[in-house]
Amino acid sequence: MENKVENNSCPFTTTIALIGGRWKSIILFLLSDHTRCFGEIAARMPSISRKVLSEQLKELEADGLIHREKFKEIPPRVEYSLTDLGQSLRPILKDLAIWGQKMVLDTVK
Amino acid sequence: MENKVENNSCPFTTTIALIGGRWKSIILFLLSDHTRCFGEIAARMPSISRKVLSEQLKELEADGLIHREKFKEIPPRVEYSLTDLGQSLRPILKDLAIWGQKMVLDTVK
DNA sequence: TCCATTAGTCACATTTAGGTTACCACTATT
DNA sequence: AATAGTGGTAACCTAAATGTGACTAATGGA
Repeated sequence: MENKVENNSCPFTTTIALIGGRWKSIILFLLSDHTRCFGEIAARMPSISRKVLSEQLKELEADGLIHREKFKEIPPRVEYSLTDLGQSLRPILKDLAIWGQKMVLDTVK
Repeated sequence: MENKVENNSCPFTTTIALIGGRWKSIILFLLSDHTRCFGEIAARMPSISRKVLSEQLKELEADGLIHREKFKEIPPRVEYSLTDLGQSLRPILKDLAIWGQKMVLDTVK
């Protein structure tokens, strides 16, 4: 949150800094109607490495978009979910997905 | 358009490939209610280099989001505008901007 | 003659994002 | 004593994105 937002006042730069990149929008979308643990997210995103997934989750948490809850169990379990701020992105994520879906369909035709 | 869309079927990957990155959403937004020439865009985006601006415009054109029209004048003039596909992004761009704007305001407070 | 102007390009350097592989802690189960 | 299962981390590497500064063509005007 801190650095990414404060040093600029362009709303696009701000938004893209928080949800841009190859993976963040997908992660947020996966969490948009379920709390999920690390392994579940990884299973639904076969092409992201665990390292990068871990990094992205950390950034999303630092930016206040997702919440991380670690349970003291063996084997360990960690649940990720959207914060209120993250929830506020849901309509935008949906529109991005719809737009992309149309592109895919039009291209195939 | 071609490569970026065809090799995957994830709508987020598609959309982010076309409008992600630090500059593309800003460029599209600047064109969303005006046709503008290269220098005008550059003037409104002081922190992008001319080289990168030129590259981004080429990609946006190749992806079918913007239209480029070169006039045979001296000094040369080139006008950029949104295509219909580009226009279809306007509501999304607006929402991204509004969301980012809120972030900036909340952070300053 | 020389400068200004527009819309770039070229060669090069640097920064950032993302990827690969191996490894760890902790406990239950076999 | 070895293995499985979860959620990671560390060291290292590559490719993509972005930046810098110099340069160009073509012509009108001082």
